[in-house]
Amino acid sequence: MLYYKKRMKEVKRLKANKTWNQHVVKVENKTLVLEKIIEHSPISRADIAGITGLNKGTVSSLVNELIIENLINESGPGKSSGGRRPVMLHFNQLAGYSVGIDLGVNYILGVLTDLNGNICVEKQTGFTGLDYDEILMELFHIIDALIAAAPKSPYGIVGIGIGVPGIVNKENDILLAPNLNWRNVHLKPAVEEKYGVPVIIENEANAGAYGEKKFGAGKTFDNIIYVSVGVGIGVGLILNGKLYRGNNGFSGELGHMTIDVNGPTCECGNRGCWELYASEKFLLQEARSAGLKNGEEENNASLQTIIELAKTGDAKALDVLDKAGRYLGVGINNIIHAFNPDLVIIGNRIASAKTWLIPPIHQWIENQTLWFSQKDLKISFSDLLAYSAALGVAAFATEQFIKSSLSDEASAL
Amino acid sequence: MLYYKKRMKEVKRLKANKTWNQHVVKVENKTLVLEKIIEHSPISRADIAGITGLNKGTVSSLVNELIIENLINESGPGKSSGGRRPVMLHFNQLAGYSVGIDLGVNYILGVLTDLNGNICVEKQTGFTGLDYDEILMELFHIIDALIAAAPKSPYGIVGIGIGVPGIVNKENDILLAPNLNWRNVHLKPAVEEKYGVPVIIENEANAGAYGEKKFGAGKTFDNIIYVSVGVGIGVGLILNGKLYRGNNGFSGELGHMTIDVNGPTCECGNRGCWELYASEKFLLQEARSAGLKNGEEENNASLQTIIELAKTGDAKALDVLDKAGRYLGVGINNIIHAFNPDLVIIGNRIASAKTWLIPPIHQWIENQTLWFSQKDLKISFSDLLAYSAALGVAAFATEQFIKSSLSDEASAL
DNA sequence: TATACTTAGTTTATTCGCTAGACAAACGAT
DNA sequence: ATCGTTTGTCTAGCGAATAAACTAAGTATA
Repeated sequence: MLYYKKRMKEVKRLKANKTWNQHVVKVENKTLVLEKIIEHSPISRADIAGITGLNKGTVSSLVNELIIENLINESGPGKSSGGRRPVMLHFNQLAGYSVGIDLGVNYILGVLTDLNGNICVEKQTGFTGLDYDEILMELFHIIDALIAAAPKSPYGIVGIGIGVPGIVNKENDILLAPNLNWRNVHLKPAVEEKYGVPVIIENEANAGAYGEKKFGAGKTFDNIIYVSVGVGIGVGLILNGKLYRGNNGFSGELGHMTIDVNGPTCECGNRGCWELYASEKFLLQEARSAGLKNGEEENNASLQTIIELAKTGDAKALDVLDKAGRYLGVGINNIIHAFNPDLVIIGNRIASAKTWLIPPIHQWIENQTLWFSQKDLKISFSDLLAYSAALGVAAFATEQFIKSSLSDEASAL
Repeated sequence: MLYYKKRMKEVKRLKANKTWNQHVVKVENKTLVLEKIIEHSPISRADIAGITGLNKGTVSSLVNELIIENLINESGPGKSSGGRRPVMLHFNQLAGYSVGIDLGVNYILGVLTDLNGNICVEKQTGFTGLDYDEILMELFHIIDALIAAAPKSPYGIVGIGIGVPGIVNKENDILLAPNLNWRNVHLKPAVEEKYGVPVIIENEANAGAYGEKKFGAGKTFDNIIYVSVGVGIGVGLILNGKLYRGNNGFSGELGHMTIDVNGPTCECGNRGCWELYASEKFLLQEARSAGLKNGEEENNASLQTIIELAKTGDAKALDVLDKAGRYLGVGINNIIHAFNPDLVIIGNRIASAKTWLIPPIHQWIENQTLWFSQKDLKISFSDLLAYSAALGVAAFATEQFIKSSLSDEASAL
């Protein structure tokens, strides 16, 4: 008896398997059909059948379900290619809306996007020296405003994503956000309770990486490294087309990668950390010791100041930027050797100094990186500007909604 | 007309999709059943149904097919747990054999394994200064001997895997093996033609990583970094349970990661590369400049010499090893911050100096690595000794055989 | 020893989703 | 006006999984 109970317990523990049956076949095929519609919209049923290899009848029935579920629309007939004119299908990007929040060290940027990631509304606010509760208030204000501004739609707000500058574990707890002075903060349940929709908390660099993959320069690539250079440096990893989080969600902490074993000690206890040489922190410090006149005291302004000076051709400013660029190159070189990515994207605040950083970075990589690793490699700056992270978390929310929408039995409204 | 042709071409290009139907359901479920048998052997049909969630009848029919295909066996009845005694099922690990080759800089190690990765026969040879054709001869000798020694089995030799100390792209071409002086070598077709079985060429570190994942310390983990420290340093990455190869198969070239921007120039053109500080190369160089008496000239012997000296308590030898250990720690610290792995395994030749390397490595990590990244993290040395890579490539071959065996229609003998 | 209860494995009927192929609708070309 | 083409729907049939009945072979208990 005891033996049996023990075994059943063991059996139960192992029962986390996905078993394959017709139901999952249907869900997968429906997902495939929807993906093709999103990707090639407008497209006909016949073409979907051609592309996917599914039978025409199967496509027809799946498409009809998707129409009932309000996820796609039929528009008028398309052009004939020698026979009956096809009925064109479109993804119904207005079936619902996602909220994406980039919660920065001294700002909150919020966007409302449709299901295709188009920004419909945008709200921003700045702050300094607020504690957790006060920031939460600001956050709720932004979200309230975005939700209020959302057009009427079948599904309404489908989810909220929040990117934060800190370490987030797999349970969406914020373990540490040094620059916000947060430790072990449970933001997700707080927001989820207030708004009653799924909430996703993600590290800012991870969110940015995903944003770039979905909407930016990385659309066609599967191995993308997003280097977020702000006050510190964080890295988001898209490997094999998926966000890689590591064992506990702490991957990409490359700001604390040693690039100089004999270098100065970092706050983290380690020596010669990359972010001591290539972050905004470094730029400001170098600027100060180079005696660059930087009008204000506030951080945000002074990165701007360096850029302004560089625009006028100030030698010292140019020198500081060149140095930072070279050091960025050092770390990126390491990243390339580790990951052999298709694409490295540099984003966040530093991107505004792009003009002066590109030459030293490229020069370093060309000289220092193994030739074969440079094959098929692109290095670029973010073209989503400041929106990478906000769009990324919004996309997470959207994706989760669509996934659950397709796999639920009770999917019809 | 032209328009249509153009479109059909486009359609064909996109038709690389896996379409979901009953057939794949069956293949997946059959794979699942076989996996559980391999994992929990001996196990009854009833327990498989319990673990997988599949229906008893489904399991019965899949099991019967597997028996016909010679992939599993029935043994006598097991212990009753209050009712009819179950018929126990076993994986038929002797249904075929794989050849695994570790092709080193100055040696070839070959193993013949059963389908469970147990080593049945082992052959080894050493050489120096041979060119490609001569090495190929040696290789064929080893493979011939292993195949000749293989017991009779239903499937015979199911595949050959070869691990090489160089850069291998996704098409199994060896682009560069600096220490063998190979460049753009097409080993796979040569071996495949001679033996008429599937051949897999893989980078030695990748192979080692996979070997450790399947048979070594990494069995229960999904994110494993295998650091192969020999003459140089190569790293194999198991991420999300799968080998990560990067865009072109060049991932893990971390021997050329900069850990000292102001350090000496490496052969590769970069500065302060990790392998200048922590490889066998470094050990020997340090030993020389420390005036360590090292009897012979040959590489292999002199690492041994340092170890022998360390055993006698020689202060200089201990100092050299301690230094190497610290530098190993520097690189591993970077790896941890990048990947947040469950497990870091240090393997290849350096593993024989394990005793003296463990303390400095652990000390460095404890002091320099962010606290949260140390959570759930294990660092250990290979316990497969010199077999990691050979077992890994053999396992690749085995896995490919089983996969094709399950998905083929004509699977019955 | 006889009976009831348990567990293992097989068999049968049913369900579900996909496919093939027939068919109708809509269009272009001659 | 007719023929061939393309789009989309409909129907029959098939393959695989499931549920549940059933057979087989044990244990537990009175």
